[in-house]
Amino acid sequence: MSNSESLERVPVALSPRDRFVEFLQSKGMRVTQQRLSLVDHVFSRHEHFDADQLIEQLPPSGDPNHVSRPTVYRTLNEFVDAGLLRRFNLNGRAVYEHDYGYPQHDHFHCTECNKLLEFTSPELLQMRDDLGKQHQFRVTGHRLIISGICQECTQAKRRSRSRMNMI
Amino acid sequence: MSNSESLERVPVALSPRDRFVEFLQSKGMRVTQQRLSLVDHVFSRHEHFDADQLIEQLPPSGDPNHVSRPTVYRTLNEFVDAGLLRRFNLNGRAVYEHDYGYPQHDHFHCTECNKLLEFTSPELLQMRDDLGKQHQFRVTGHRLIISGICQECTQAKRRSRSRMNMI
DNA sequence: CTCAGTGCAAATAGTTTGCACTGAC
DNA sequence: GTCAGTGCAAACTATTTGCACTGAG
Repeated sequence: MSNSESLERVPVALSPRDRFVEFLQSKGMRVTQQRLSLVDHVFSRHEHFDADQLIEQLPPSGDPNHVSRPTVYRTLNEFVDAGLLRRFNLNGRAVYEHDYGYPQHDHFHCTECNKLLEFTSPELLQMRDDLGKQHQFRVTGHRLIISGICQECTQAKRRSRSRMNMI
Repeated sequence: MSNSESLERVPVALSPRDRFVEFLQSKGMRVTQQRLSLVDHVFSRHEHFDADQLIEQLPPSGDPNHVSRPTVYRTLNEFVDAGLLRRFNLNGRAVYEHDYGYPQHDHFHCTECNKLLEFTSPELLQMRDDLGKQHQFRVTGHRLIISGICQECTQAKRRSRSRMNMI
């Protein structure tokens, strides 16, 4: 699923692939087929995804670009460390989204269709920092998920309700 | 751990125990020893806790008030359904807090000591609803966790840094 | 006396790890 | 050639479930 409205990209010097290679080299880690397959895949297709969705989309066992489940998990953690992906939790499973080259943003989560919509709000950021100051808390980040029902699902419900009334 | 500043309670008609009994009866569920042990325990002691912390504090096997692990999990879900507890996720594990009789609030999460501090912000609520309107999203709730370092940990760090400099 | 609730052990889901082999450097 | 990375199977953690027994109604 690419169940998300994409925000504008932010210009960055290096492609995600190059950024990851740089990261690996700076840590003395090796640039392997699997790691390259995964950067390329993750940054060409997805917006929000979890480990299972990613594994499903990967070439099957036997293909030169196949990557095993443990390696997918290991590499997703590396992407987070490298600042390429951001991880958060949605009903108990890890969900990943692009971090590198994307502006900070928050999410609406539709509890009907499970879709995630992104939005940005500078005022929210300002409020967050003010709240930190008020409570003497040194803010380094935040996670906001607004839950509810998206426009399409609201309309779908309305349609089905009016269909009910017609009977 | 009761690692949280408590907000004022909001006046409610029934005690959590009575509210739960009412819930059980309305659903045709039985009022058992285990369920009563758990309401009483949870609403006398805790503020934020996870299943393991709760189980640790419960009387050991053999005690009349002992409750088994599966039943604790089952009952925590019932508390959430009954509107007594709210559940959220903190690094992959379910954390519970009182919902019944407590005003809606959000959290600071100290990444040093893992403490949760509560705060309320009506302006935040207003902003959330405005954002929903702007994006045509029917808002039913939200979860905001501001992460960073709490006052005590900031001070502890400062002290240890200055101790370093003295050497 | 009946059936929902319980405790136990076992299952599950998501993720991580130990280990012997493989391949990047 | 060496050692980090990989795939496999197995472990692990948090939570849920099937089943025979128990006790609330």
